[in-house]
Amino acid sequence: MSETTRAPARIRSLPSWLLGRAAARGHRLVAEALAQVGMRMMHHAVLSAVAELGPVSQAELGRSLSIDPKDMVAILNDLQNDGLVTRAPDAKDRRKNAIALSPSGKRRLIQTERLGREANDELTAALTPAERTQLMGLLVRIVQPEEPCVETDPSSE
Amino acid sequence: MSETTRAPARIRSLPSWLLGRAAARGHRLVAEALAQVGMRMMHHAVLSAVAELGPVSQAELGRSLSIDPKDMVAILNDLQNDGLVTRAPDAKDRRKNAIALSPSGKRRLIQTERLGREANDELTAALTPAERTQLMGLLVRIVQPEEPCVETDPSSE
DNA sequence: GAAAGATCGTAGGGAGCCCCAACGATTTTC
DNA sequence: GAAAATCGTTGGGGCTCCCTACGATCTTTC
Repeated sequence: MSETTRAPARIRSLPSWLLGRAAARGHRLVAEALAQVGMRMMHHAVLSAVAELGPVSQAELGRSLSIDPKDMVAILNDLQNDGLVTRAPDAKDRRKNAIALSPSGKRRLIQTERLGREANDELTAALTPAERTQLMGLLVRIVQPEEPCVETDPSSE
Repeated sequence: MSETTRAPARIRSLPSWLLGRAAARGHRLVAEALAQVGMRMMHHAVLSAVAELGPVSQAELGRSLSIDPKDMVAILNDLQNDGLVTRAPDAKDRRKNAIALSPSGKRRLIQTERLGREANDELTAALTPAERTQLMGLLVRIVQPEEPCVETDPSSE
Protein backbone atom coordinates (compact mmCIF):
# COMPACT_ATOMS: atom_id res chain seq x y z
CA MET A 1 0.00 0.00 0.00
CA SER A 2 1.97 2.93 -1.27
CA GLU A 3 -0.82 5.38 -0.62
CA THR A 4 -0.69 7.75 2.30
CA THR A 5 -4.43 7.62 2.94
CA ARG A 6 -4.48 7.19 6.65
CA ALA A 7 -7.36 9.66 6.66
CA PRO A 8 -10.62 8.36 8.16
CA ALA A 9 -12.13 7.60 4.79
CA ARG A 10 -11.66 7.73 1.07
CA ILE A 11 -15.35 8.42 1.03
CA ARG A 12 -14.76 11.90 2.40
CA SER A 13 -12.80 12.82 -0.68
CA LEU A 14 -15.83 12.44 -2.91
CA PRO A 15 -17.71 15.65 -3.73
CA SER A 16 -21.03 13.86 -3.38
CA TRP A 17 -20.22 12.86 0.18
CA LEU A 18 -19.03 16.30 1.25
CA LEU A 19 -22.03 17.87 -0.44
CA GLY A 20 -24.31 15.55 1.49
CA ARG A 21 -22.69 16.36 4.82
CA ALA A 22 -22.65 20.09 4.15
CA ALA A 23 -26.27 20.03 3.01
CA ALA A 24 -27.24 18.05 6.10
CA ARG A 25 -25.69 20.68 8.34
CA GLY A 26 -27.34 23.48 6.40
CA HIS A 27 -30.69 21.79 6.59
CA ARG A 28 -30.34 21.22 10.30
CA LEU A 29 -29.32 24.80 11.06
CA VAL A 30 -32.13 26.26 8.98
CA ALA A 31 -34.69 23.83 10.34
CA GLU A 32 -33.73 24.63 13.92
CA ALA A 33 -33.95 28.35 13.27
CA LEU A 34 -37.33 28.15 11.55
CA ALA A 35 -38.70 25.90 14.28
CA GLN A 36 -38.65 28.99 16.50
CA VAL A 37 -41.72 30.23 14.62
CA GLY A 38 -43.17 26.79 14.05
CA MET A 39 -42.15 26.51 10.43
CA ARG A 40 -40.10 24.12 8.35
CA MET A 41 -37.70 24.78 5.52
CA MET A 42 -40.14 23.99 2.76
CA HIS A 43 -42.77 26.19 4.37
CA HIS A 44 -40.44 29.12 4.18
CA ALA A 45 -39.39 28.24 0.66
CA VAL A 46 -42.98 28.16 -0.54
CA LEU A 47 -43.80 31.36 1.29
CA SER A 48 -40.83 33.07 -0.32
CA ALA A 49 -41.65 31.74 -3.77
CA VAL A 50 -45.26 32.88 -3.51
CA ALA A 51 -44.06 36.33 -2.52
CA GLU A 52 -41.88 36.52 -5.60
CA LEU A 53 -44.08 34.89 -8.18
CA GLY A 54 -47.33 36.47 -7.06
CA PRO A 55 -50.56 34.47 -7.34
CA VAL A 56 -49.33 31.18 -8.72
CA SER A 57 -50.55 27.62 -9.14
CA GLN A 58 -49.39 24.77 -6.95
CA ALA A 59 -47.88 22.96 -9.91
CA GLU A 60 -45.70 25.91 -10.83
CA LEU A 61 -44.61 26.33 -7.24
CA GLY A 62 -43.61 22.70 -7.19
CA ARG A 63 -41.60 23.01 -10.38
CA SER A 64 -39.85 26.13 -9.17
CA LEU A 65 -38.76 24.57 -5.92
CA SER A 66 -38.50 20.90 -6.91
CA ILE A 67 -41.17 19.97 -4.42
CA ASP A 68 -43.28 16.88 -4.97
CA PRO A 69 -46.94 17.73 -5.74
CA LYS A 70 -48.03 15.46 -2.93
CA ASP A 71 -45.84 17.24 -0.42
CA MET A 72 -46.99 20.59 -1.78
CA VAL A 73 -50.57 19.79 -0.82
CA ALA A 74 -49.55 19.18 2.78
CA ILE A 75 -47.36 22.28 2.93
CA LEU A 76 -50.07 24.53 1.55
CA ASN A 77 -52.62 22.99 3.89
CA ASP A 78 -50.39 24.02 6.79
CA LEU A 79 -49.77 27.50 5.42
CA GLN A 80 -53.47 27.99 4.70
CA ASN A 81 -54.51 26.75 8.13
CA ASP A 82 -52.12 29.26 9.65
CA GLY A 83 -53.63 31.98 7.48
CA LEU A 84 -50.33 32.71 5.76
CA VAL A 85 -51.50 32.06 2.21
CA THR A 86 -54.83 32.08 0.42
CA ARG A 87 -55.85 29.25 -1.89
CA ALA A 88 -58.55 30.37 -4.31
CA PRO A 89 -59.70 28.68 -7.51
CA ASP A 90 -58.24 30.33 -10.60
CA ALA A 91 -60.96 31.94 -12.72
CA LYS A 92 -59.04 31.55 -15.97
CA ASP A 93 -58.16 27.90 -15.39
CA ARG A 94 -60.48 26.18 -12.98
CA ARG A 95 -58.05 23.29 -12.54
CA LYS A 96 -55.57 25.54 -10.81
CA ASN A 97 -55.46 27.05 -7.38
CA ALA A 98 -54.22 30.60 -7.18
CA ILE A 99 -51.89 30.73 -4.20
CA ALA A 100 -51.32 34.20 -2.83
CA LEU A 101 -49.65 35.70 0.21
CA SER A 102 -51.83 37.05 3.02
CA PRO A 103 -50.84 40.06 5.13
CA SER A 104 -49.82 37.82 8.01
CA GLY A 105 -47.94 35.71 5.49
CA LYS A 106 -45.94 38.78 4.50
CA ARG A 107 -45.17 39.46 8.12
CA ARG A 108 -44.17 35.87 8.76
CA LEU A 109 -41.95 35.87 5.70
CA ILE A 110 -39.98 38.79 7.09
CA GLN A 111 -39.27 36.73 10.19
CA THR A 112 -38.37 33.54 8.37
CA GLU A 113 -36.13 35.37 5.93
CA ARG A 114 -34.16 36.79 8.79
CA LEU A 115 -33.94 33.41 10.49
CA GLY A 116 -32.88 31.76 7.24
CA ARG A 117 -30.24 34.40 6.65
CA GLU A 118 -28.86 34.03 10.16
CA ALA A 119 -28.75 30.25 9.87
CA ASN A 120 -26.87 30.54 6.59
CA ASP A 121 -24.46 32.99 8.14
CA GLU A 122 -23.71 30.45 10.82
CA LEU A 123 -23.41 27.72 8.20
CA THR A 124 -20.82 29.68 6.29
CA ALA A 125 -19.20 31.29 9.32
CA ALA A 126 -15.84 29.74 8.46
CA LEU A 127 -15.88 31.36 5.03
CA THR A 128 -15.04 34.89 4.00
CA PRO A 129 -17.69 36.75 2.00
CA ALA A 130 -15.59 36.25 -1.13
CA GLU A 131 -15.31 32.55 -0.48
CA ARG A 132 -19.02 32.31 0.11
CA THR A 133 -19.67 33.95 -3.25
CA GLN A 134 -17.17 31.58 -4.78
CA LEU A 135 -18.94 28.61 -3.27
CA MET A 136 -22.30 29.77 -4.57
CA GLY A 137 -20.91 30.11 -8.06
CA LEU A 138 -19.50 26.60 -8.02
CA LEU A 139 -22.70 25.14 -6.61
CA VAL A 140 -24.83 26.82 -9.24
CA ARG A 141 -22.80 25.14 -11.95
CA ILE A 142 -23.26 21.78 -10.27
CA VAL A 143 -26.98 22.19 -9.82
CA GLN A 144 -27.49 23.72 -13.26
CA PRO A 145 -28.22 20.56 -15.26
CA GLU A 146 -31.33 19.81 -13.24
CA GLU A 147 -32.68 23.32 -12.80
CA PRO A 148 -34.35 24.41 -16.06
CA CYS A 149 -35.12 27.67 -14.26
CA VAL A 150 -38.43 28.16 -16.09
CA GLU A 151 -36.87 29.35 -19.31
CA THR A 152 -39.19 31.59 -21.34
CA ASP A 153 -40.56 29.11 -23.82
CA PRO A 154 -41.43 30.90 -27.09
CA SER A 155 -43.74 28.08 -28.19
CA SER A 156 -46.14 28.59 -25.32
CA GLU A 157 -47.00 32.18 -26.05
CA MET B 1 -40.30 47.30 -4.97
CA SER B 2 -37.00 48.91 -5.73
CA GLU B 3 -35.19 45.61 -5.84
CA THR B 4 -34.21 44.08 -9.12
CA THR B 5 -34.89 40.54 -7.94
CA ARG B 6 -36.87 39.23 -10.85
CA ALA B 7 -34.93 36.01 -10.45
CA PRO B 8 -36.99 32.88 -9.84
CA ALA B 9 -36.37 32.89 -6.13
CA ARG B 10 -34.54 34.59 -3.31
CA ILE B 11 -34.39 31.11 -1.88
CA ARG B 12 -31.87 30.09 -4.51
CA SER B 13 -29.43 32.65 -3.23
CA LEU B 14 -29.13 30.87 0.09
CA PRO B 15 -26.15 28.53 0.48
CA SER B 16 -28.30 26.02 2.32
CA TRP B 17 -30.70 25.77 -0.60
CA LEU B 18 -28.01 25.40 -3.24
CA LEU B 19 -26.21 22.86 -1.08
CA GLY B 20 -29.41 20.88 -0.80
CA ARG B 21 -30.02 20.87 -4.54
CA ALA B 22 -26.41 20.02 -5.35
CA ALA B 23 -26.39 17.25 -2.76
CA ALA B 24 -29.65 15.89 -4.15
CA ARG B 25 -28.16 15.65 -7.61
CA GLY B 26 -25.01 14.05 -6.28
CA HIS B 27 -26.98 11.55 -4.30
CA ARG B 28 -29.12 10.70 -7.30
CA LEU B 29 -26.17 10.22 -9.64
CA VAL B 30 -24.28 8.05 -7.18
CA ALA B 31 -27.36 6.04 -6.26
CA GLU B 32 -28.16 5.36 -9.90
CA ALA B 33 -24.59 4.26 -10.57
CA LEU B 34 -24.42 1.96 -7.56
CA ALA B 35 -27.81 0.47 -8.38
CA GLN B 36 -26.07 -1.24 -11.30
CA VAL B 37 -24.52 -3.65 -8.80
CA GLY B 38 -27.51 -3.65 -6.45
CA MET B 39 -25.99 -1.38 -3.85
CA ARG B 40 -26.87 1.91 -2.24
CA MET B 41 -24.72 4.84 -1.27
CA MET B 42 -24.48 3.92 2.39
CA HIS B 43 -23.60 0.35 1.48
CA HIS B 44 -20.63 1.56 -0.48
CA ALA B 45 -19.67 4.02 2.25
CA VAL B 46 -19.66 1.30 4.88
CA LEU B 47 -17.76 -1.08 2.64
CA SER B 48 -15.14 1.58 1.99
CA ALA B 49 -14.86 2.50 5.65
CA VAL B 50 -14.44 -1.12 6.70
CA ALA B 51 -11.68 -1.51 4.13
CA GLU B 52 -9.84 1.46 5.59
CA LEU B 53 -10.41 0.92 9.28
CA GLY B 54 -9.97 -2.83 9.28
CA PRO B 55 -12.02 -4.93 11.70
CA VAL B 56 -14.14 -2.33 13.43
CA SER B 57 -17.25 -2.12 15.57
CA GLN B 58 -20.61 -0.98 14.26
CA ALA B 59 -20.65 1.98 16.59
CA GLU B 60 -17.33 3.29 15.32
CA LEU B 61 -18.46 2.84 11.74
CA GLY B 62 -21.56 4.85 12.51
CA ARG B 63 -19.57 7.66 14.10
CA SER B 64 -17.13 7.77 11.21
CA LEU B 65 -19.84 8.06 8.60
CA SER B 66 -22.59 9.80 10.58
CA ILE B 67 -24.88 6.87 10.08
CA ASP B 68 -27.64 6.18 12.55
CA PRO B 69 -27.05 2.96 14.55
CA LYS B 70 -30.48 1.79 13.53
CA ASP B 71 -29.71 2.16 9.84
CA MET B 72 -26.29 0.59 10.37
CA VAL B 73 -27.92 -2.63 11.52
CA ALA B 74 -29.94 -2.85 8.30
CA ILE B 75 -26.97 -1.96 6.10
CA LEU B 76 -24.73 -4.57 7.70
CA ASN B 77 -27.50 -7.15 7.47
CA ASP B 78 -27.60 -6.53 3.72
CA LEU B 79 -23.82 -6.62 3.33
CA GLN B 80 -23.57 -9.75 5.45
CA ASN B 81 -26.34 -11.51 3.54
CA ASP B 82 -24.50 -10.72 0.33
CA GLY B 83 -21.30 -12.12 1.83
CA LEU B 84 -19.46 -8.83 1.48
CA VAL B 85 -18.57 -8.41 5.16
CA THR B 86 -18.21 -10.70 8.15
CA ARG B 87 -19.81 -9.88 11.50
CA ALA B 88 -18.11 -11.75 14.33
CA PRO B 89 -18.33 -11.08 18.06
CA ASP B 90 -15.28 -9.25 19.35
CA ALA B 91 -13.30 -11.41 21.75
CA LYS B 92 -11.86 -8.47 23.66
CA ASP B 93 -15.21 -6.69 24.08
CA ARG B 94 -18.16 -8.98 23.81
CA ARG B 95 -20.56 -6.08 23.32
CA LYS B 96 -18.99 -5.27 19.98
CA ASN B 97 -19.21 -6.87 16.58
CA ALA B 98 -16.00 -7.00 14.61
CA ILE B 99 -16.93 -6.04 11.05
CA ALA B 100 -14.39 -7.12 8.45
CA LEU B 101 -14.23 -7.21 4.67
CA SER B 102 -14.57 -10.55 2.90
CA PRO B 103 -12.72 -11.36 -0.33
CA SER B 104 -15.88 -10.80 -2.37
CA GLY B 105 -16.36 -7.57 -0.44
CA LYS B 106 -12.92 -6.42 -1.59
CA ARG B 107 -13.85 -7.22 -5.16
CA ARG B 108 -17.20 -5.47 -4.88
CA LEU B 109 -15.52 -2.42 -3.40
CA ILE B 110 -13.32 -2.08 -6.48
CA GLN B 111 -16.45 -1.92 -8.60
CA THR B 112 -18.34 0.51 -6.39
CA GLU B 113 -15.33 2.79 -6.05
CA ARG B 114 -15.13 3.07 -9.81
CA LEU B 115 -18.88 3.70 -10.08
CA GLY B 116 -18.73 6.32 -7.35
CA ARG B 117 -15.81 8.03 -9.00
CA GLU B 118 -17.54 8.12 -12.37
CA ALA B 119 -20.75 9.47 -10.86
CA ASN B 120 -18.78 12.22 -9.13
CA ASP B 121 -17.00 13.05 -12.36
CA GLU B 122 -20.37 13.54 -13.99
CA LEU B 123 -21.57 15.56 -11.02
CA THR B 124 -18.64 17.94 -11.33
CA ALA B 125 -18.40 17.80 -15.11
CA ALA B 126 -18.97 21.55 -15.36
CA LEU B 127 -15.99 22.25 -13.11
CA THR B 128 -12.30 22.29 -13.90
CA PRO B 129 -10.06 20.09 -11.72
CA ALA B 130 -8.86 23.21 -9.95
CA GLU B 131 -12.40 24.36 -9.28
CA ARG B 132 -13.33 20.94 -8.00
CA THR B 133 -10.45 21.06 -5.56
CA GLN B 134 -11.54 24.55 -4.59
CA LEU B 135 -15.07 23.33 -3.96
CA MET B 136 -13.86 20.46 -1.81
CA GLY B 137 -11.81 22.84 0.31
CA LEU B 138 -14.77 25.13 0.89
CA LEU B 139 -17.09 22.25 1.70
CA VAL B 140 -14.68 20.78 4.21
CA ARG B 141 -14.69 24.06 6.10
CA ILE B 142 -18.49 24.08 6.14
CA VAL B 143 -18.77 20.50 7.31
CA GLN B 144 -15.94 20.84 9.83
CA PRO B 145 -17.94 21.94 12.90
CA GLU B 146 -19.92 18.70 12.95
CA GLU B 147 -17.14 16.31 12.05
CA PRO B 148 -14.94 15.89 15.14
CA CYS B 149 -12.93 13.43 13.06
CA VAL B 150 -12.12 11.32 16.13
CA GLU B 151 -9.69 13.79 17.62
CA THR B 152 -7.17 12.21 19.93
CA ASP B 153 -8.66 13.07 23.27
CA PRO B 154 -5.87 13.38 25.86
CA SER B 155 -8.30 12.93 28.74
CA SER B 156 -9.30 9.45 27.67
CA GLU B 157 -5.89 7.97 27.56
C1' DG C 1 -68.49 19.65 -31.97
C1' DA C 2 -66.46 15.37 -30.17
C1' DA C 3 -62.74 12.46 -28.93
C1' DA C 4 -57.94 12.06 -27.35
C1' DG C 5 -54.32 13.75 -24.77
C1' DA C 6 -52.27 16.65 -21.35
C1' DT C 7 -52.40 19.12 -16.99
C1' DC C 8 -54.03 20.19 -12.23
C1' DG C 9 -54.95 19.03 -7.46
C1' DT C 10 -55.39 15.24 -4.44
C1' DA C 11 -54.37 10.76 -2.53
C1' DG C 12 -52.02 6.20 -1.93
C1' DG C 13 -47.84 3.53 -1.07
C1' DG C 14 -42.97 3.17 -0.51
C1' DA C 15 -37.69 4.00 -0.33
C1' DG C 16 -33.89 6.30 1.78
C1' DC C 17 -31.85 9.27 5.23
C1' DC C 18 -32.13 11.37 9.79
C1' DC C 19 -33.45 11.95 14.86
C1' DC C 20 -35.16 10.39 19.50
C1' DA C 21 -36.16 6.78 22.98
C1' DA C 22 -35.72 2.37 24.92
C1' DC C 23 -34.04 -2.31 26.08
C1' DG C 24 -30.78 -6.37 27.49
C1' DA C 25 -26.03 -7.43 27.56
C1' DT C 26 -21.55 -6.01 28.62
C1' DT C 27 -17.74 -3.08 30.01
C1' DT C 28 -15.87 0.59 32.61
C1' DT C 29 -15.70 3.69 36.55
C1' DC C 30 -16.01 4.70 41.23
C1' DG D 1 -19.86 -4.61 44.17
C1' DA D 2 -22.93 -0.69 42.46
C1' DA D 3 -23.52 2.97 39.11
C1' DA D 4 -22.59 4.87 34.75
C1' DA D 5 -21.44 4.34 30.11
C1' DT D 6 -21.30 1.75 25.76
C1' DC D 7 -22.80 -1.72 22.29
C1' DG D 8 -26.14 -3.81 19.23
C1' DT D 9 -30.89 -3.95 18.44
C1' DT D 10 -35.68 -2.54 17.93
C1' DG D 11 -39.33 0.81 17.92
C1' DG D 12 -41.57 5.03 16.30
C1' DG D 13 -41.61 9.15 13.53
C1' DG D 14 -40.28 13.11 10.27
C1' DC D 15 -38.58 14.77 5.84
C1' DT D 16 -37.33 14.33 0.89
C1' DC D 17 -38.11 12.04 -3.23
C1' DC D 18 -40.26 8.67 -6.63
C1' DC D 19 -44.19 6.07 -8.84
C1' DT D 20 -49.05 5.35 -9.50
C1' DA D 21 -53.84 6.67 -9.89
C1' DC D 22 -58.12 9.25 -9.89
C1' DG D 23 -61.72 12.95 -11.19
C1' DA D 24 -61.96 17.46 -13.00
C1' DT D 25 -60.57 20.58 -16.41
C1' DC D 26 -58.12 22.46 -20.42
C1' DT D 27 -55.94 21.79 -25.03
C1' DT D 28 -55.24 19.54 -29.27
C1' DT D 29 -56.76 16.94 -33.06
C1' DC D 30 -59.91 15.14 -36.09
